[in-house]
Amino acid sequence: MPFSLLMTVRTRFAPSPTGYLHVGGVRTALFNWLYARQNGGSFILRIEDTDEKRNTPEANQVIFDGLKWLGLDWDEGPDKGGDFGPYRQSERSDIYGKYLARLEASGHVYEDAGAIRFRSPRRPVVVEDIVCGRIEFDMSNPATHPDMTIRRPDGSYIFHFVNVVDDIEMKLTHVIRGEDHLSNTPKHIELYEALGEKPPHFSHIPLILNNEGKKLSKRDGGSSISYFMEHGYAPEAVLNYLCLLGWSPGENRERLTMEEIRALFDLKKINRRNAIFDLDKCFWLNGQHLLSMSLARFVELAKPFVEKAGIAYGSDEALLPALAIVKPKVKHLCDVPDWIGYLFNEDFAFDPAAVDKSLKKPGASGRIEALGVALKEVEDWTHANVEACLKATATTLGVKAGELVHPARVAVSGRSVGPGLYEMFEVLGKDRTLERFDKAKAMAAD
RNA sequence: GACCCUAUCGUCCAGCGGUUAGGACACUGCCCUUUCACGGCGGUAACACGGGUUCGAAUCCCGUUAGGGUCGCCA
Repeated sequence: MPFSLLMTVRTRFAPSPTGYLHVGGVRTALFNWLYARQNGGSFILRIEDTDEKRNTPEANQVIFDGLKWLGLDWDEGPDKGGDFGPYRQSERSDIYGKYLARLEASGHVYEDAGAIRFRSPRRPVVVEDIVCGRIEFDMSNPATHPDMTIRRPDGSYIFHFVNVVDDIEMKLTHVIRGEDHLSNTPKHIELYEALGEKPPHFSHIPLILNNEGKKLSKRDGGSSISYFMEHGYAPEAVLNYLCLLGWSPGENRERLTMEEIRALFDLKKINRRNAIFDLDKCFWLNGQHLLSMSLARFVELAKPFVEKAGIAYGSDEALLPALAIVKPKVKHLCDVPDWIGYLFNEDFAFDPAAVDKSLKKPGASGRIEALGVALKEVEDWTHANVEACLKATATTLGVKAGELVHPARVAVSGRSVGPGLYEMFEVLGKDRTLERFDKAKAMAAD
């Protein structure tokens, strides 16, 4: 094997199938993925399901679906295999048995009430961490650092042991994980040393906290990646937000594409402070991404929401212009159906408040009538032409453009808020616009 | 309780011995505008505290306080 291959970076994401994918876990996965991709290495997905009751197909699927949605692709894993599988801890018992035998042979373990414990060497352990620096742990006090159990009486193995064994077996070079594991690391290093193995490079990244400063938990809004999937966040926006927690590209840059993140991210520049998750800012960043992404990308992300809402948009040819005019306005993709629904449905609902405010205004009927008559003469139905027509009509009637714009907006959309009026006219087409004017007149005040 | 980590606007991130302490979210004033957004120009708002070191400290050191993490036959 060439020397360079021995040095190839290998990182992993090792979630436990709990039935939901935590944003903290996602950020850990992202940092591991970035480091592997930046160094031409491999990113491995390993499922830590030694706790039998958590091991369900559904819980596994949540992890796969979440990572796929985010675009964090893995090179080896339960679903695609690899040279160091199986990639589910529940299927690796024989491997753990071999490593346990090694510890037994070297006298590092002992039995205690049916369980097997690792005898700590009781020597100071130094953790050289890429993010945290050099930290020395005093392991001499058994009261505060008891010998860890590595196998239960029922024969199942404990996290610390399987985690280390797998990291050795899977030839991981870098372990990037949450800082909650920093205090566990000396124990892991003791295991590596007892096994005669070289520990990987460790990087402990700061934790993500909720708005009360506590560890983000299931109850907290936005703590599960499914929240972002359901609300229509762009995955690149979520990843962008997450990478900004504890890291910055400098120059006050915030909105970054994945390409930029891949180019700029630097493990060594991660700070050490825990960060509070700010859903408001993530929301803002999502809007920024929706605004700046290509229409093709927007369509790709929005279409599933449109389909799910059952909007009869007909063809892509009809859908695209509608999506194009709402793209600069929408902040959540799940709002797209509401923003475009009335463009594809002649029985759209009228917002009573909007009707009262614009259509019930004295003279509204006459103004809509006049605008309809004028628009009828517009031959080339473009944004520019309908705008010119409306403004000319306003001048003729001696009213401000707004006096026509507002009732017209309600007439064609049923609401007072929406995309640009002329864009809506253009998307609806001349005939449908004028038909809607006729209907609205019936509701309007004289 | 022991051990480990952390400490700049409400929040996130800059700063790394000399700055009017910067940017973003949120809040807010004005402008732009057909609505809502977007955008532009402003505003409110921070170096936890106390000692050192230094000509000079948000930046370095120590302590205090506060917060977080770990100390499982959870992962």
